[in-house]
Amino acid sequence: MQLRGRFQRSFFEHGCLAAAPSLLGAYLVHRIGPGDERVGRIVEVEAYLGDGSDPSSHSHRGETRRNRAMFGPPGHLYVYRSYGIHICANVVCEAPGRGAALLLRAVEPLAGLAAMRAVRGLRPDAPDRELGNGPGKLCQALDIRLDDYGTSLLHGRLRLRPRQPGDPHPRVARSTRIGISKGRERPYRFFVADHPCVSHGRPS
DNA sequence: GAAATGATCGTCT
DNA sequence: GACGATCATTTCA
Repeated sequence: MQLRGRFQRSFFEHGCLAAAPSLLGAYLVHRIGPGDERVGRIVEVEAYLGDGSDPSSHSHRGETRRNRAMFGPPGHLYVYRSYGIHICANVVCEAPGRGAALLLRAVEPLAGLAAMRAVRGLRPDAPDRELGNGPGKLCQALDIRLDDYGTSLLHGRLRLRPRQPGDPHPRVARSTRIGISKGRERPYRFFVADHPCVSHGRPS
């Protein structure tokens, strides 16, 4: 796998369950164009395993046209359309061929809030937490599209940036996942405890 | 607040 | 032909 640096290695070499908490507090940075940079701090993720044991993972039944990116290199994006309407984004983790990924469920918006509000169709006085507190909302706010399928988060316009040395260490909480019908009992949802920008879906 | 509902479409069975 | 890793809105308590 073409990962460079301690950050990327620590993220993806110990399995997606181990990587999940280290994604909390990391930054998602999208340089869309001059004067349009959108940044969010990740506050909620869900792990979907790649060993075939996780019935709600899109990789569960093996590789298909749709989930091909899940089996690709770690640090790349697996994007899909949900319910025919929304877009959801995952960070591929673990080695190629495994099919493990982390679903990005919520971010705290840090930069580009005006553009996020506009594209989300929210009123100017809508609270900041409404911008990215859900997997579909997050993609809309950060302008992640199906076109970004398979692209790398380690270089390019859209990047994952590690928690910075001065950043407070997030208090990590854990629960079952949201909105799934199989594998409900698995505690694979990780989020920052008491953070206002966490999604309000109900754990299974 | 919590729960129910309809919108909408690509992918896989 | 059925089914979602969702969201916004409505309805009820």
